Amino acid sequence: MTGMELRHLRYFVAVADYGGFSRAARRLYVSQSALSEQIADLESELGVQLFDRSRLRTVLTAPGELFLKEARKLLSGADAAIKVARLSASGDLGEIRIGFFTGGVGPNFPRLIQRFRQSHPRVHIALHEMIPALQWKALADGTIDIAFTRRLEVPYSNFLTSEVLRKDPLYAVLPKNHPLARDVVDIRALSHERFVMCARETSPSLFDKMIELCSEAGFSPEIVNTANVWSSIVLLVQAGEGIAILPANTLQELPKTGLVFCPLKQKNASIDLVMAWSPDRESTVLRHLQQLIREAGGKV
Amino acid sequence: MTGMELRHLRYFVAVADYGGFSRAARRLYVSQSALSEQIADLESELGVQLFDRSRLRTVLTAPGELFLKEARKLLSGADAAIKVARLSASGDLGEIRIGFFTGGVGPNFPRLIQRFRQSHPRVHIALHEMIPALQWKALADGTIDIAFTRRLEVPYSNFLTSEVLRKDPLYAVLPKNHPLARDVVDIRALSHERFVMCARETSPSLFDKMIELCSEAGFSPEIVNTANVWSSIVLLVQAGEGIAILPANTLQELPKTGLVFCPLKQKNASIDLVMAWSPDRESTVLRHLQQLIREAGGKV
DNA sequence: GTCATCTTATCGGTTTTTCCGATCAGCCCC
DNA sequence: GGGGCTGATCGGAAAAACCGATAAGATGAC
Repeated sequence: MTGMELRHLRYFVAVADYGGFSRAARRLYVSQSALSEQIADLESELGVQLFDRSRLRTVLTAPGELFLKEARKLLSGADAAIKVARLSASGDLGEIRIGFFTGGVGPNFPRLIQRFRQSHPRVHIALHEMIPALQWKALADGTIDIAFTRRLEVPYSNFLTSEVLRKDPLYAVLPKNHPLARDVVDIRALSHERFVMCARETSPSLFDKMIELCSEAGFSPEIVNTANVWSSIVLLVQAGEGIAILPANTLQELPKTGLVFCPLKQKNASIDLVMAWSPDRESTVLRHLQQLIREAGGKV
Repeated sequence: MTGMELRHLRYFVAVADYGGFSRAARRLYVSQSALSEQIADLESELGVQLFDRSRLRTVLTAPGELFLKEARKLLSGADAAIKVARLSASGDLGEIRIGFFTGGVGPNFPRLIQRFRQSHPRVHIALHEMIPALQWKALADGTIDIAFTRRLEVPYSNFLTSEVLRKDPLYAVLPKNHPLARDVVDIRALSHERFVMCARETSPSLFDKMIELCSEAGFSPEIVNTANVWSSIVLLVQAGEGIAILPANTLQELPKTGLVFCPLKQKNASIDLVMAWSPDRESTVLRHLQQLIREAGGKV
């Protein structure tokens, strides 16, 4: 009496379907005695007689009839479970939760997601918009599976994996009549400017990169104001508060009346867009998505 | 590779729930090695890695996570299946299809059915109204499980079981001014009467019993008319077509203006109401219903 | 880096279970 | 009443599940 097993159910269904132990045994390629014993085991386990063997053709009892339906359900359920596991392992079934942030991913991102959705119709895709710091936290505690984010900072860089997709060059945002409003600007020329910054909580990578660049150029920037959205920063520049440094990819969507956007001369004047994930929680679905992103040249 | 078994699922769920092979093994009272082997078997059967064992705490892979849900469903389904079989065996779950016929069962029948329904709420009761000959056929081919019917005739009496519930005495239905309209009538006094009969197809038992009684009394009845419903027969008697012989239990509901109902003197002047079933297809539910009927004194 | 301590995997050997083949008893039809 | 079915039962063989010991790997304290 070691508990009911699927083998019991397989045998039981066969006996019911083929209308007898001998017939079923032939179909199953087992001996009639083995079948007989297994069914007897099952019946004693249940404490229920499943077959009426008194007549020539073995026939189900009333409880047997009901149990047959349940047994069929279980067996097909078992097949389904196996299928689920295999589909999931092959990356054709499951879920992927993606973190992104505005200003990070561009218009190509939805197109890539759409392509992934089409090639993996049985994978549920959950998109979560969150700022980079929250993305890292979400990756760490498993709330999301992959993030399109800024370069990882400690401690997250210790246990998360990341891959640079794109380098967004930084541009100086200057009033049109500004004396430095030329093609390329050397950041060292901006040492006495007044700066409108993005709040550090909103975009620490940009803020820190900016500080770093100035530091390398030998000065500490005078910050006269901060804002939380790109358009507000631009508005402040238009109003003459000061100048700003913004990543190139955000500029297209911004108003540019009265402004000039100038690339910075410094080679490292750029911030990275990376995709990051937890190496402990890799899955085939995740790898498929990564592969798609890589094949698209990382252009998200 | 002998196929997935419920044991594999039980072990798998335990390992997932207790977060490790060793912990699960302690809870299951099996050795860690046994558990390890079984899970390895399962994984190779599926062709899917279910756990990530690289870290201290064993953790599910993405396919493992999905498979866990399926495994839980299957295990609780297995429990449910066992429950279904046991409930059915104890007569607390299932279906019973009952055949009856008007004129056979009386006003107490619905009350008894109602009582059975209350004591067996999970048993589906299907009531089928059909004339006795059809009841027997339905019993024979398993369309119904029990019938409240007339005494079985060959060939059905050979393989169906029956039990007499009630004897309905036969009454002579006479016009009020009939010379024999007294308390008790001897059938021999009716030898020269004209008879209104129930059509044999409608009620062969009554018809045959009537013929039998007359035959025993030494005459063959003159049948002047037949009808298919009791009220029509009575109407014909009221109209002076002849006299009739009807079972007592039908008389209450019939119009009796201008008529007298007289019991017959003959001891065997009665027809039986029986319950019949197929002994090959007995079930606990069936036996419970029979028991209820018997405890009610067969008064249906 | 090393040790202590946890983890799971692997290996013989034992126990348990399943399976087989033969045989027996019951039912049905001829 | 035999011949041909049925399923049940038996002893022995094959397969499996299981165990205990041990190895290999990861983690965390020092």
